[in-house]
Amino acid sequence: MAMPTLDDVAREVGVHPSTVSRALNPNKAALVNPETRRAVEEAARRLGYRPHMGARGLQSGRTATVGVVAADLGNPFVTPIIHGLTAALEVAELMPVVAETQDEHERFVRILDHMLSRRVDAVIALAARAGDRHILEEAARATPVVIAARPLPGCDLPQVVHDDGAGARLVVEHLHDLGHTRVAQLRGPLDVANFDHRAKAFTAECQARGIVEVEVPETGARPTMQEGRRVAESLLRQSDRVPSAIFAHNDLMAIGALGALRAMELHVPDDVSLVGYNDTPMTDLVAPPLTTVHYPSREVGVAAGQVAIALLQDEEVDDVCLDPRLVSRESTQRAR
Amino acid sequence: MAMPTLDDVAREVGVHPSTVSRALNPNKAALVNPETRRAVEEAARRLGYRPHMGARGLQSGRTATVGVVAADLGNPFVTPIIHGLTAALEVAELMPVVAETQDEHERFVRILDHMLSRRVDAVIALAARAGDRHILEEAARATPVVIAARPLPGCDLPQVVHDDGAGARLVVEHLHDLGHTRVAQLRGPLDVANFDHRAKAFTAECQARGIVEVEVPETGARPTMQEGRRVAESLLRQSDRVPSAIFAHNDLMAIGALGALRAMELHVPDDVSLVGYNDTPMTDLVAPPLTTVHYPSREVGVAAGQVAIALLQDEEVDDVCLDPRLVSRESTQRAR
DNA sequence: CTGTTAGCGCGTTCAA
DNA sequence: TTGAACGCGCTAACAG
Repeated sequence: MAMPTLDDVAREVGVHPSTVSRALNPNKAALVNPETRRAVEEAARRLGYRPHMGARGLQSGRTATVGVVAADLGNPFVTPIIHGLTAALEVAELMPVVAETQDEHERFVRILDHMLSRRVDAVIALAARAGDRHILEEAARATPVVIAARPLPGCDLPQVVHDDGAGARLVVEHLHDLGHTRVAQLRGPLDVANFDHRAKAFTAECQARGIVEVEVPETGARPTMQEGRRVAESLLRQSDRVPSAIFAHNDLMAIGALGALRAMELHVPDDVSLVGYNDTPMTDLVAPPLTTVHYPSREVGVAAGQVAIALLQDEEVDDVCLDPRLVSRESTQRAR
Repeated sequence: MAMPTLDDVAREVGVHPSTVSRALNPNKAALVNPETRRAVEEAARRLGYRPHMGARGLQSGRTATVGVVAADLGNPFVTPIIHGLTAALEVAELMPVVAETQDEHERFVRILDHMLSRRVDAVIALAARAGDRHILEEAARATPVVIAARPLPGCDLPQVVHDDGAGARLVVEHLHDLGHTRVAQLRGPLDVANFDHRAKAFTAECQARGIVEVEVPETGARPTMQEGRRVAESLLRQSDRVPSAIFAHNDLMAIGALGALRAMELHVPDDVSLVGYNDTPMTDLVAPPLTTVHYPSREVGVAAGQVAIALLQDEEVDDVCLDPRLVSRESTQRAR
């Protein structure tokens, strides 16, 4: 069970441990006699030697590890981000270590703490809420931090995000084109900047186009199906005249709203049009297939990974902001 | 950017590093003067000291880390497993480190290698295929290995699995009850034991009940939507008389098959009944909601985590095998 | 109660 | 081309 060490290999071959170290290090291998080198490699293989990255990190100050803080892995929207991240980090031989906050601040703190204890070479935060800003900035004094997917306004850390305002405006434009004049939005938690931006841009664009926005008192505590359903129910309960179109702040909430509408025997899109956000995988499969705003998840992941790498190499980095795109499917139709 | 060390804290307080070490270690804190202890704690907080887990691990031989090898995080079926795992490991203050094989053997090898280099305290393999057995057994000589979710027949490592044969029999029973007499199965890759077991049990149970099984020549190379669609198309192309019910080896493949059927203008369940497997989150939302076999993902994750912990404490462990349960929804109906 | 010493596995000096 | 010595940050063992 005990792993062999450099010393074990050295003893086996009859050379000094440093020689083994050199022979096994691609950069320094040239400095060693080809013959001893082969002998070392052979012995290492035979003994099943593997470098001890912890020990190496102690020496080098690097762990070849990047901490990734996600909010909820159960949200299929994050998987492509992580895929992109992994692919980007792979080229620098960095390994992502993923943890979930479940959108609880206290867990966020614990996770960040843990990652700093682990001495990750960088942190990529996909789960930032307004209240997390302080600890993120604090962490940034110890290790490079990249804010991605969820913007953190007024924060100087490098950010890789997406234009949520533009996305919300695309939605209003789409509904306007379809002739809707009375709409509502199901808001996600507003301390997540994406939702705040979507909410404000949606309202502003409605006003600009002369569309009536029905106020929804409730806001989703988390961007989940359950909350989407709850907020939709509160809308349907309070307003005597149901809007002809509803914009949910993400696809999960839209699907929850679908349930609420169905329970009220309201048909989508005949009675009310419904729009989501993110273009989450599988949202084209629900009934009806959801009109949504495409969020470039994989690209955000790749860019965030690249920014992290650049930071590690002390390069200057610019913030990245990617564009949305409306995906029109069957959950929206012309207003009657 | 440089993190403070024990020595920094010691210098600050004017004591020896070991004293700081003791003061900060909950187990040994009692051995230290309450006054100095408070002074140490204060200085540590002020300096932003965090223990260096790498260094600690070098000393203790433990990293407080468990490697988790998944096949595909994009498959929503695995998320609950990882949640369960995380919850179970949390009580022992272990952190999962997740990596994806994408069902490629070469990646599996690389990942395992990397994890051993990291000296994870244990490995939990959720992605095992028949061809991975050798390297898993080899890894097990270096660190505890738990096989979970995907069984590895004829392998002595501890396993946490589920009775796939029973699941397949539930499907046949369900179809039989509905009066189906001509059925087919869309098989996943047979070097994943789950699919092999499902395939064999399905065939055997059909024979036992006098149901005709239409042979499908193709097998899914991976258990994905794309492959489900491809295999379904091969079935629909070759057989002049379409079976009245189809069993897809998992929900993703079932959804792919749905696309193929739709393209042929075959309606589910009116023209053909369709059954999936896993009860993947969101499969109740597709149109029509999918009849499927519930796979206890979270429970498998929890059990696998507990087995890993037991192994770390040198306890004896028994294999775990959990039961399936049929979830009847709208994609199946009585045969006409 | 606290200081000293040694060593975990490795890479990086500096010599030979 | 190789060896010897040191230190990365920490904890365990032993003194005092």
